[in-house]
Amino acid sequence: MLKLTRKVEYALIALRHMQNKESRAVTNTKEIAEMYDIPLELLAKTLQLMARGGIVDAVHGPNGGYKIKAKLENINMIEFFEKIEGPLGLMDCYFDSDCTQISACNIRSPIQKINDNMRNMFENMSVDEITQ
Amino acid sequence: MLKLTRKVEYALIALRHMQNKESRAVTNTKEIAEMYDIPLELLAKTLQLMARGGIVDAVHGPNGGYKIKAKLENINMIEFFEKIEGPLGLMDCYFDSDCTQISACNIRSPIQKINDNMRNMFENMSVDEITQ
DNA sequence: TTTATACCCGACTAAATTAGTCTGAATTAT
DNA sequence: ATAATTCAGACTAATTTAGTCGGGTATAAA
Repeated sequence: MLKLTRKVEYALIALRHMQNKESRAVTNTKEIAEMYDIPLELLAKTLQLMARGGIVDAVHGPNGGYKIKAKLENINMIEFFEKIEGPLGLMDCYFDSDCTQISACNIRSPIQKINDNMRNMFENMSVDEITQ
Repeated sequence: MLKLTRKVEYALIALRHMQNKESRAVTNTKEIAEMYDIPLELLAKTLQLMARGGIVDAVHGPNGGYKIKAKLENINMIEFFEKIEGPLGLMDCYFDSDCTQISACNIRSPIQKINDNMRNMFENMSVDEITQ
């Protein structure tokens, strides 16, 4: 419960690793996978997702790899999570689905409140804040 | 990812329901299960966990049920989650386990930062704030 | 222009977690 | 006594996450 996925962890590790290099430098998947002992294929997927999401640039061919493209201080954690895991239903709201049944139920259910608080927190947190 | 479990949802629904009654009133599991269309057995378990955790009082026998015992404004969400789901490893920290490998790795890893921020947020949020 | 290196992509399997069920108790008002 | 209710834990089913595999595409360099 309330866990990040490995893909998100791996993505953060990869970014952090790349941040410690010159901006021109290119890092390939294997390098990161071996250094941090992450399954290569899974890390590869994760990096592909970041490339699609415009967070990193992919360089094809021999001596290729990835480098950071986006300004990480301008990407908030919700955006980041969603680029990697797809739309976040932070939780299923039990009330929303059949609200008519329950006259005592406020529109803004307990679960929605938690949801909002979490979203809010992560929206005000940049990727850079975490990885640097 | 970053989801609450159903047990937690059910617990919040149950508390909310009980809050709208006189403090003397007792609510049985069936009443809540039927009203919100929650699987009886699972809700039962959840209420038992809250009873063990001192959040509600159980009244045995016919006409028995539960009533709120604790001051909900004094219970923070971390305590609440842990009473229901057990100790929360909000996420597995990849770095912590074999930190020696990575010389570039700070002690406080990216994942730990998120962890701390989440814990902090939930520690400053009372159950009452959510359910009322 | 061939070759080797590296990214790309989707389908598949395996593992872990969560949700829900079942069975049989213990407690107590009537 | 009996029926209503909580208590407890083992069990199965469903869902989600993690990880694997096979076959592609792009491109630097020999």
